[in-house]
Amino acid sequence: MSFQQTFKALSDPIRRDILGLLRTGPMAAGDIASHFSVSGATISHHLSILKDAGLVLDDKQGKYIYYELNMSVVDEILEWVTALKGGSDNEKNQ
Amino acid sequence: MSFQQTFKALSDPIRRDILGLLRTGPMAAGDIASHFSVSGATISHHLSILKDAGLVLDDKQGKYIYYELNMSVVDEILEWVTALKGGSDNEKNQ
DNA sequence: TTAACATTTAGAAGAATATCAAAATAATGC
DNA sequence: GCATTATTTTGATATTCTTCTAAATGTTAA
Repeated sequence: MSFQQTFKALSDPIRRDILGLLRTGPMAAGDIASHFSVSGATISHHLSILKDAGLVLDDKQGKYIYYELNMSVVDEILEWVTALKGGSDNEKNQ
Repeated sequence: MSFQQTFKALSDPIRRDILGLLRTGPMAAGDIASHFSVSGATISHHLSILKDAGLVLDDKQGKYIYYELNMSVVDEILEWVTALKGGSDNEKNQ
């Protein structure tokens, strides 16, 4: 996981919307895909980017793969933005 | 200004480093550029993306153009991430 | 063991992005 | 006015990104 990957992941509106969906709890890939008008393959690709960025975790249960928010990485973003705001030392970027 | 533009702007490491530089106060474009190994034209381009995203404000004084952090937009990002974390309602994305 | 379902992977096309060098704009000082 | 300095704009190129369809993988159930 790196800030670079994390912020790149956040730069796509579909991926941010996926994170928004997951606020309420884990959801299977197909269930997530049904909320968007792009193909399932495209959502799968977005999910893998979110996973590589550490923003979501996956949990395979039989046929289904459940995705859920990874709060610890959300917290790291929060800290980065907070450091930008008031911070004393933010030279540890990237 | 839109979340889309703002997050896109944050997705580049040079742009995030520029914001980090501006934490300590306004800085002229050339002064900012001297901290990086890419051309001045490239930094100018990054600055215009940050400006379009609302993340920085510019202030022309004679020969120089000073750039500074726009805290109100930084605050909006902070709110978006916070909403993702604990939030009750985050459906107002994009 | 087949059929159906859930999801990912592969390969390709088109759009968007980062970068550069060179030219353009604008301000200063001689 | 002219040369110098600060910055942006233009036009080009190479890379990365988003998306698609089609094919592959893995799971369940009949």
